[in-house]
Amino acid sequence: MSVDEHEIGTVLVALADPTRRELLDALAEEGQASATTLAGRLPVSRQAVVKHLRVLEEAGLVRYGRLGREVLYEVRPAPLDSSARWLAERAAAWDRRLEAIKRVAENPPARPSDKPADHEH
Amino acid sequence: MSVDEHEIGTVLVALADPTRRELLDALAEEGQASATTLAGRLPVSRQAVVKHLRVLEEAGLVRYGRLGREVLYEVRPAPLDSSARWLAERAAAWDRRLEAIKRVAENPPARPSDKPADHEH
DNA sequence: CATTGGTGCAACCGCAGAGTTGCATTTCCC
DNA sequence: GGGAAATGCAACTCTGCGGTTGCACCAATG
Repeated sequence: MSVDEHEIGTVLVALADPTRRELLDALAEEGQASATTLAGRLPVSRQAVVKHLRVLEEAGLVRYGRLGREVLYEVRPAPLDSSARWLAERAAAWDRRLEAIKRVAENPPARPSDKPADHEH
Repeated sequence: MSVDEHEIGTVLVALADPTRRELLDALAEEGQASATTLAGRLPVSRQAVVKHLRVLEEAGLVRYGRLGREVLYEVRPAPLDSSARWLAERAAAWDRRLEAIKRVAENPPARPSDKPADHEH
C-alpha cells in the first residue's frame, strides 16, 4: 500500500550486493565520507566505490553533497524503513493466506490435494 | 543482532529479482502450485521457474513437497519477517548515528567539515 | 604558478545468472 | 501396456554488472 513496487525493487537490488552493504556500514560509521576515503576501507578501487554509491544514491539510500573539491556522502535511513514495512506487510499477508488455506483444508470441503510434506534439507 | 548477515544476504538476493517477486506473489495467491502451473502465469519457461524456485528455496522463502508426479511449492513467511526486522534495526541505527553526529556538529566542538548540501535530483 | 589530492569519464574484462531448448525419466490413467 | 502429463538434467546463449586501469580535469595550497 504505502510504497510502490518499483522503488522497493531498486532498494532490494542495491542491498543485494555485499560490497554495497559493507559500504553502507562504513558510511554509517563514519557519518560522512568521500568515495576516496571509503575506498581506503574496502578492498576495492575508488571507481568501484563510486559506481556503488551511484546505485545507492538512486535507491535513495545515500545522499551526497560537494564540499570544495571533495564529494561527501551520508546515509539515508528512510528507504530502508519503508522497505522494512513492505517486507513485514508481505510476510503478514502470506501468513493470513496460509491460515485461510489451512482452515479450508481441514474443515469444510473435500481436499483435492494434500499439503506438501515438510521437506527441510 | 537477531539474524546473521549471510542469511539476510541470500534473502535479499532472492528478492532482488523482479521475476522472483512475481513468482512469490503468484505462489502466495495460489496457496500452493507446481513449477508447471506457475510457468503458465509468468512469461517465462518452466525451467526458468524451476531455477528461481531453487534460489527461493535456498533462501527459505518457499518450501516444496512431492505429491505423486508433481512437486508442489508454497510460500514461507519467516525469512521475510526476520529480514524486515533486520532492515528496521539498521534504519534505526542509522537514525541514531545521524542524530549523534548532528548534535556534535551543532554544539560543542569546531566543525571540521560542513554537512553535505541537500542534493535531491 | 606549479604541485598535489580528489573527481569525472571511458574503455575494457570476466563471470555469474536469467533465460532457452532438447531430451530422458517418472508417474498417472484409460 | 501405452500414451500423456509432469519433472529432471544438461548444454548453450547472452546480457548485465562488479571490477579494473588510464587519463583528463578541478581546486586548494605553498
